[in-house]
Amino acid sequence: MSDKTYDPVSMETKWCDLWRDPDLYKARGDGSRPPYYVLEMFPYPSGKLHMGHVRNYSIGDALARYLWMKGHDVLHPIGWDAFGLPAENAAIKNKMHPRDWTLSNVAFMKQQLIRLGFSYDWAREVTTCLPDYYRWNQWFFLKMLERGIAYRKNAQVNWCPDCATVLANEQVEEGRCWRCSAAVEPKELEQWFFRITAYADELLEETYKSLENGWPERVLTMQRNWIGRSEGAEVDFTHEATGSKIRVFTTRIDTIYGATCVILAPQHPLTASLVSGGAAVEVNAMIAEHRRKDPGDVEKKGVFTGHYAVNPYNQEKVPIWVGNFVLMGYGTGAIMAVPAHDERDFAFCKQYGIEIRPVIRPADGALADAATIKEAFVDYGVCENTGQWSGLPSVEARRSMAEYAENHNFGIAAITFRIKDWGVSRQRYWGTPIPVIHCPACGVVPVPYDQLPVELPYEVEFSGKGRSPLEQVSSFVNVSCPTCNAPARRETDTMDTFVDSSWYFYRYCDPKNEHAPLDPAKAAPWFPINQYIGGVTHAIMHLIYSRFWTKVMRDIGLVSNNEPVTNLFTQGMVQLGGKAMSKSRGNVVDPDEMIAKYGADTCRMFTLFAAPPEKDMEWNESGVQGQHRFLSRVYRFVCRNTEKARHVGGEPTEADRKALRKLHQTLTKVSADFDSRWHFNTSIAALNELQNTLEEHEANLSGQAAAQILETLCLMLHPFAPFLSQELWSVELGREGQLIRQQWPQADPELAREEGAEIPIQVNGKLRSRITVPFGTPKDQLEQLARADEKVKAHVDGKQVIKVVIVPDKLINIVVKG
RNA sequence: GGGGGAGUGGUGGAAUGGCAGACACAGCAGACUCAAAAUCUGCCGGACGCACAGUCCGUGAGGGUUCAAGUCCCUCCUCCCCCA
Repeated sequence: MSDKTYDPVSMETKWCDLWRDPDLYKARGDGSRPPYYVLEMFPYPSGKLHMGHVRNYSIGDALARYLWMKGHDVLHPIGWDAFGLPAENAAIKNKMHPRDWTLSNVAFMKQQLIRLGFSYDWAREVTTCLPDYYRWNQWFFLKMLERGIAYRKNAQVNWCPDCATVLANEQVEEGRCWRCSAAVEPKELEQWFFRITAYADELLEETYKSLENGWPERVLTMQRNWIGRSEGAEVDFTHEATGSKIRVFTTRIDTIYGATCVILAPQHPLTASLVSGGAAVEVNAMIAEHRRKDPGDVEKKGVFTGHYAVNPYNQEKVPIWVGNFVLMGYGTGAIMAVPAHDERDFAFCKQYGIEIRPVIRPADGALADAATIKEAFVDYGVCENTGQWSGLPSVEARRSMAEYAENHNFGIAAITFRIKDWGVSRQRYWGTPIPVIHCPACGVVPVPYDQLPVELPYEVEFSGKGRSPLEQVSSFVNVSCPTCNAPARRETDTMDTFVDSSWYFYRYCDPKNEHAPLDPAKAAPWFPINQYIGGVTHAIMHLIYSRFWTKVMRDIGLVSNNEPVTNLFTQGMVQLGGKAMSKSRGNVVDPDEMIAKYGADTCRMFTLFAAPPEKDMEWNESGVQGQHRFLSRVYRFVCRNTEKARHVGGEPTEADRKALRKLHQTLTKVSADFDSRWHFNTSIAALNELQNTLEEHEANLSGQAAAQILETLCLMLHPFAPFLSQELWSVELGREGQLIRQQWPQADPELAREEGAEIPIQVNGKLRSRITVPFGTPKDQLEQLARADEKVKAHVDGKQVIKVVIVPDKLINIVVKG
């Protein structure tokens, strides 16, 4: 008997030191074993890890360790998403340089990750704020410039007055900044864009093809909505007075005979020439309102211009209006209103007393009456009063009418996308400098490749507000033009940090390469990534940009895969007070305290046990005790039984059979959880059950059963509690080597099998008794046994048996009447 | 408004048409202890009941399908996420 107590902190710190061995978690990529790339979203180095990180990385690490043990060559890297606003905000607040702040956070968090025992191949660590990483952002930028993917345009952007920076559309949440929640204002600036729209079709297509099975359906749906492809037609109405064309975009050209007005965006080029007097004042107010508010928030308003347009299909005159809900950035900036068949148009025309004219009837109904119509009929149906298309199903009319427009040169079949090009310019210091020079004579001149990286200067003033700090650094700004040598200005905008995270997982394959972002041969074995694990919060932005970047890299010839990630797992958020943990919200729970008190193993086990991984989880520490108790019981159990396990031989006992049965059942369950849905909470519950059973039979175990149990227990526990399992393996069992290098045990179905089936007997669906029978007992025998059972008789006697349902080895249900 | 989730004991959760509440937390009672911690044992959805005798009720609400529904279908309520 041993009276050792479980002391996680000392054993864990010991193994942390031993696990610094750079070979231990080294991915080889040499074809010696089947490769498997397990990737978790790299953290932003905000200061300390929080429980969301612990959860994400505990899931990934359990999987990585399991895959190692299943014989894979596992690539399991980590790095730092190290550029971004918080560093600059910290610089202003704490008078600390963003670089120093970031790198000290990285150092601290790295030590936390090591302390948690995650199996990362640290030789591949990537830190995006270092020049040896971001020079390749610049290299990609130049490649995209050459290919016409990167371009410049004057554009209205979302300006956050508090962060003093431009936000991407995706970074605006309900008109407010995603980080600081300040109201966003529009602003005109010359910006750099990536032409992600050039890949819109392919990005959409793949969501129905290669991603269909490996990505969560809801992420695919979100991406499809974001891309927002709609198939429609553009048709020219004619301004009656001048004959100039007004092109409208519509997805329902089959309803055009029901168009009763044309509505222009306030910013439409024709608008200004059509309005005067009071109408002009109203239009200007609309434009001003667009600047101030999110278009979704404004109350719908319209104003009649006094002009008319001619419908190209029936030559009918319809009034031209201006509407504040018509967006210049979508379609053509002008729409035709068909109130009878579009809800928004219906509301608008009702409001202003514009005619409503039904032209589509339901397939099994009559055409609505214009005088009494209560709501728009928006489905497809049958055309009525639509010239040559009358009587045609509107789905067919839609195609035919678009063709007619093309043949008669007043329109085209058109596809529009909701997704816009990716604005990457940021008026910020702490990001990748955009590698171009503005020369008064030559214009925009790319920095030559051999002059990369354009390094961020270290000596910078942080005033806190206003323009980019880089503009104040004359040694950075004032350069000579690479083409003509005349004095020129360096671009002072930096890149969106989503650039960094769009390809970091490629750099892991070849992190030290000084000649290219990566060597294609080194990336090839690992892509596409077998499994990516991260928060659903990145379902749109990060994952679409990464997919886009992959396609660009493929077109440049760096990789051959079309998509970066085969399987995506989105783990639920860890929340506190109903909100995601984040430093800016100040609701972060730091794992250090828990690790100091209970150890990293308990911390990992608990985060996995508390909820299934894909579910959101409200942080609540009560329950940690349970997993600590469990590990402590495992420790003491193994210590107590190692001596016995050394004396193999002796007769197998009844206790052996029961303990081994539970052992192999548990192994079956845990393996199945890894291979299918990752419900590690139930795997850990099964391990708890196993421990309960083992202690129950402990006294009567034979030496050889004990030996098998102790060994299998260590192996099975390893993905969840690497430290304890390794300690027991090496110190108590005296075994050689690292558990991660051992083979995952194989469950024996014979040993796992129950002796007999315990069959519940129901009467009218209510449980009345149970019997235990050998497996495979035939139906008629089961029925006999059931009817003979005393408890069953009490509910059946004197009644008429209508039916007996028997599912062999499973259940008996006797249906009675009376 | 549209799309997608979710709703089960005091709590986290389990159960993918077949015994609702596995496993754990908290709680209660007991053992050990001078005492506490740790550990161990027992109880732990509700009602009736002397009861680990039995019966009835019970998975947001109501209906349906089925021998059998937390699970499938319809209607409704509440909450969360995404998009307008």
